[in-house]
Amino acid sequence: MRKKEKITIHDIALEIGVTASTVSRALNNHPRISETTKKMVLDAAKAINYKPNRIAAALRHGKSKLIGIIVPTINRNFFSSIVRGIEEHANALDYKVMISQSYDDYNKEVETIEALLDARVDGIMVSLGKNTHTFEHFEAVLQKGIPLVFFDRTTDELKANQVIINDYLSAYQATTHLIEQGYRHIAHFTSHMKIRIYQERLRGYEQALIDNGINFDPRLVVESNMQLDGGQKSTLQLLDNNLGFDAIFSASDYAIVGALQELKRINVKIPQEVGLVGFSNEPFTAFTEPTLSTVDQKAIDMGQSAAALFFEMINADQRNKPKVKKVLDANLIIRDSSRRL
Amino acid sequence: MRKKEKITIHDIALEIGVTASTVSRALNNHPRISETTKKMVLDAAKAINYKPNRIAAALRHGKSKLIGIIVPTINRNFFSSIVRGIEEHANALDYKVMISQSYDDYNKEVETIEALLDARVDGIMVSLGKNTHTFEHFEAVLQKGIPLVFFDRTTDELKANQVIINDYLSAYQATTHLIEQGYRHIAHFTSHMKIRIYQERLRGYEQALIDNGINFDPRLVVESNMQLDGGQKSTLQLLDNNLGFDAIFSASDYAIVGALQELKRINVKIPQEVGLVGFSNEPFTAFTEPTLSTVDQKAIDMGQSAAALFFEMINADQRNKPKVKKVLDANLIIRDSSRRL
DNA sequence: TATATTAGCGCAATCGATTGCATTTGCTGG
DNA sequence: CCAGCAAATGCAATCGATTGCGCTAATATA
Repeated sequence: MRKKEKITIHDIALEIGVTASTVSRALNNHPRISETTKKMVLDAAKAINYKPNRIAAALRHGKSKLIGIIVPTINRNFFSSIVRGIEEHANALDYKVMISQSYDDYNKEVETIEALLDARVDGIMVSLGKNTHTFEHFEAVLQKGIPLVFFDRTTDELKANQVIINDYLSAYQATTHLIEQGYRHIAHFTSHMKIRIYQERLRGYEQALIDNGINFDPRLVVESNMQLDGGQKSTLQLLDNNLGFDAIFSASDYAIVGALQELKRINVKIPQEVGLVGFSNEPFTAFTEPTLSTVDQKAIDMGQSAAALFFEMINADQRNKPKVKKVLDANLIIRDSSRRL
Repeated sequence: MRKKEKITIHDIALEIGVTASTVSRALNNHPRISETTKKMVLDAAKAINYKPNRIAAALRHGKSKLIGIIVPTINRNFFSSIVRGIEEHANALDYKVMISQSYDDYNKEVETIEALLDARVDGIMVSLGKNTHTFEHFEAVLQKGIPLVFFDRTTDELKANQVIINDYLSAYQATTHLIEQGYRHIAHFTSHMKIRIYQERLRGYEQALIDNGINFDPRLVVESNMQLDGGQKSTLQLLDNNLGFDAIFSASDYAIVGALQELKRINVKIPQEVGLVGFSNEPFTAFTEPTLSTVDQKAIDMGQSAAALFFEMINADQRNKPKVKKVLDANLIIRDSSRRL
């Protein structure tokens, strides 16, 4: 079976005795082409196994049908699930997705934006890196009128669309849950206060305390990198400071596992003596002993929403449209680490 | 600040009074262009903020600088780590990566291959879906001479390059480890025997038994979907059959967690009464109680190797080259679930 | 000094699809 | 029977970068 070299619309044209223009229009279902001709073209295309060259089309009309995604790391269930959501939606509409990782590195994030722009993506969806506190690199995107959607790790400092969960409310609910379970000295693990999600979760935590007549003690709020080791350190710090906490609401699942490990090491009973609630519903939270309560962020939904938002924007001129912020509700999952009644 | 519309090499040409040909050659560091001219071009390019249009270039010389990746799901640490490895290597060489998921669905895998071909990727890297047992969809790729690399879930039925870990050896070592710890009735959790990795792991398991003078009992080999529930069912099955097993070597971490949960439910002591070893070093294996021994597949390395292999191929005509199979060594990680001495 | 090289650059076609404008054909109405 | 219009298709430029071939001028060789 010989390999047929590059089959183009010209081959189809030749085949049925019309020009490439007609073939192109027929393939794109142009109204000015007769049904008869369309059918001939379609048949011939199939017959000689024609595959449109999207690169040529992209060059011509400036649409690559590519979407760029930037996440801190794909190697986390939350992000990979979002990507999954985006991809599902995008593929259905004949768009392909290009994924890049910033590794929470500001410079890498800047480079990646440039790379995506170079690749002429039709839009960009981003979850900001932890160390991103300035946003000029996105100005170029906005200025070119390229659809830009932020999800989860977003910022209000840019006029861009966002998809987030209700971090405030989720934190409020998680904290309230701990209070309902009888915990009174609830610590909070958080991270950089420059990041919106951590601000919001802290705010929710604080408000829940206040609304339940519990004193907010800033010494119970511990900042770390939100990784496993960060959670361990934060826990040790709490213990060292001897503040007599009886629960932890962590803005990250990784950190709460660190806490769990440290507490078990010194034989603290979970949830009897200390209650724990994390955030993100990473798969491992269901496998720990005891299983960890956490907040499910419905990552796939978030990805789909972000994609939906993107496609709402794709055909409009972005430069003067009001920006939308889509807020999804998250879901508190109560497991053994915080259930003591 | 007015937005300058599309800046092309023609603008540079105009700027310094040469033609686009010269600019193009200068930018590509062509030897026949004088150093002086090159410098002028580079300077002018920077001055007017020129960005090459890779789509136009792609159209011209048929290279998109895109690599397509297909994994069953990105939403698994093992795969997302591989992708990370690939991306690191590819980005360094100015390639972008397009990720698609097959969801272990054969039809989706076929469609995805077509989509990547349509997108004119320069190469494809694949980890096969669980339900893929025929491979015609890859013939088209091979025939076009597009570099194709399989990783982890591979097949020998195609003349294509592969990157795998030494599944046989890893399984052998894992089983040997259990034997050294004094376990004698070791069960094995596996999956579809059509899949190479499971064949190999079973083979390693069996050989380790034989080499240690232990009888191989086929009733101790249980097949499942390798998910959490599969592991639970397999465990119950073993218990029901009353075979008196004292250890399980599972070809999947998810399944071994299932086993762990079932065994704990009936108060079996791990590792005193039953030893457990999984496969993949998913993050949660470090968080269970007890922590789970497992085999680390060095996913990032695998991704980098796959990318390296890809770039070795990229410039050569693929059709008549011998295919290589790169075998990486994995790493048995011994944790509490199998350490009883 | 005349011819052969070579460096340096321009011309124009090309990649494949798209599209504004022009042209052809067929039909309608007066 | 003919102007007039619409339907269907063709022509040719275009998107931006690349590249084979050719041209010019400068340098080398005889």
